Amino acid sequence: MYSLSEENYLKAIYFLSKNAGKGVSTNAIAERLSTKASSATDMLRKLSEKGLVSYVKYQGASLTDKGEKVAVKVIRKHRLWEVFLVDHLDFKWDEVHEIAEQLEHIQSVELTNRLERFLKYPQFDPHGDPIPNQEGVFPEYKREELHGLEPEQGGVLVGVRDTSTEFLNYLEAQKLVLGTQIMVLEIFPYDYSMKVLVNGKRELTLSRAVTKQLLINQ
Amino acid sequence: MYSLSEENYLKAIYFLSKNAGKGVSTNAIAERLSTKASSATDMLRKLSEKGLVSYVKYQGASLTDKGEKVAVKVIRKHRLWEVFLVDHLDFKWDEVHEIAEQLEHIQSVELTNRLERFLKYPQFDPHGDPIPNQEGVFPEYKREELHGLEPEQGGVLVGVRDTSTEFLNYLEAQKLVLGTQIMVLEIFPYDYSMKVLVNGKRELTLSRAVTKQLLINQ
DNA sequence: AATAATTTTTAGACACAACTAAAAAAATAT
DNA sequence: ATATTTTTTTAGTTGTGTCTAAAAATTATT
Repeated sequence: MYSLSEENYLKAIYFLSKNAGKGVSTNAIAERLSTKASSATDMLRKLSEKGLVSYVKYQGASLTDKGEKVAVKVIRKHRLWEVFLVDHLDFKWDEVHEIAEQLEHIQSVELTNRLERFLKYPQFDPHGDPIPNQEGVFPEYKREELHGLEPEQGGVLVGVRDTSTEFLNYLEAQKLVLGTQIMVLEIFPYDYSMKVLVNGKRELTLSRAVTKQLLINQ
Repeated sequence: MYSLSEENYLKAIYFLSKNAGKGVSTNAIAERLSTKASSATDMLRKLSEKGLVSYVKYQGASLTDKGEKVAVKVIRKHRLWEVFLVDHLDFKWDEVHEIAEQLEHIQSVELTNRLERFLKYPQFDPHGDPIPNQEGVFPEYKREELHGLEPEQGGVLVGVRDTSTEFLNYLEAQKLVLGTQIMVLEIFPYDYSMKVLVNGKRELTLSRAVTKQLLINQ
C-alpha cells in the first residue's frame, strides 16, 4: 500500500508529534531519518497530496487521521515482532530494534493478527511500550519515571527511556530486568540519588541519571 | 547488501537454471518476474558487473558461485519462514507464499539462524521443498512423482509440483496432506490412472494429471 | 526596524528499476 | 541461401527517493 520510505516518514512524524504539540519541523524529521531537509520537504509534499499529512510550507507537518492510522499500524507490527524476537528467538531487548525496523514493513494484516494471537495478545513490547490492537487502540496504562516517586511508593519496572547499549548493559550488570518490583526507600536531596528495594529483598542506590530513565507502573 | 530486485532476479535465474542446463534466456527471466525483457537485460548487465551472474549478450545468463550463494540464502529464508507460518501461525500451505516472498528479504543472519533453531532445524518446507543449512548445503533426499512408481511400491507424500489453489483444494477435498503414506495398488494402462492405498486403509483412484503432481519420498 | 543567522524550499542532478519503441542479432521457415 | 519471425538489446523516458547548491522565508539579534 505505502512504500517503505513513506511509512518511515509517517512513523517519524508520529513520534516527533508526541513530544511537541505543534507541527513537526522539516529539520527534525530529516534528522530523525538521517536524511536532508530538502528530501524531507519533497516527501512532505507527497504525503500531503496523498492526504496522510497536513503540511503548510514553512510551518511544519502533522499527521492526518488517515496518516496516524498508517503510522499506528506500523508501530503495532514493530512492537509485536519485538515480542516475538525476544520471547521466542531469545534476542536481548537491545538487539531487536534493527530487525524489527525491517519486519514492521511486511504487508499482511492476516500475518499481523495471527502473530498477535501466537504471542498471546501482549499489551507491551520488551521495552515496555504499549502495543495497539487491531483497531489501533493502545492499552490503558500509567507509567512514571522512578525519579518522580516518593519514599514508600513503588511498582513494577515496565520500561526504559534510554535504550542505548551502554544503559542496557548497566541494567544487566545491576540485574534490573523488566518486571522487577521496585520500592523507594530513601531519597538523598543532595544529588537526588535513591535507595530502593528490589524485589523486596535487595537494596540498591541509583543515581538521578538512572532514575530518570526507569519507567514504573504503579 | 543486495536490493530486493537483485535478490528476486538471482532467485529467478536459480530456479530457471535447475530445469534448463544452459544459460537462462532474457525472456524467461522477464516472464517469471512479470516484467519486460528490456528490464531484464538492464539488470543482467548490472548483476554481471557485480560478479553475481555470467552474462554474454544474446546468450542468456547463469549464476556465478557468488550469485548462487546469495540465491540459496534467500531460498533458505523463504522456506524457513514458510515453516513458521504453517506450523506456528496456522496458515495453510497455499496461503504462505506471498508473505514468505516478503519475509525472505529480511537481512539478518542471526535472525535466520535463530528462527531455524526455534523451528527445530526443519529439513523441508510445507510444500516438501528442501531447506539448505547455514552453509548453503541442501539435505539429501530422493523424491519421485507418484506417476513413476510401480504397483506394490509406495512412500510418504512429501511435496507437490503444482501449488495452485485449485490443486491444493483438490488435495484437501481428498484429504491428502503432506506426510500421508501412499502405496500403489494398481495402474490402469488405458489412462494411467492409479488405484492407491492411503495410510494403509483407504483406497483412492487418482488420474494421471494428479499422480504427475504428487512427490513421494520412498 | 534593520541586519544576521537559521530554517526551509526550490532548482537541478543522480541512481535505481522500470517502461515503450526501434534497431540489431539469432533462430526458423521457405 | 534468403526471407521471415522471434528474441534480445539499445535508446530514450518515467517515477521514486535521494542529494547539493542556491534562493526564499522565518526567526533571532542588535
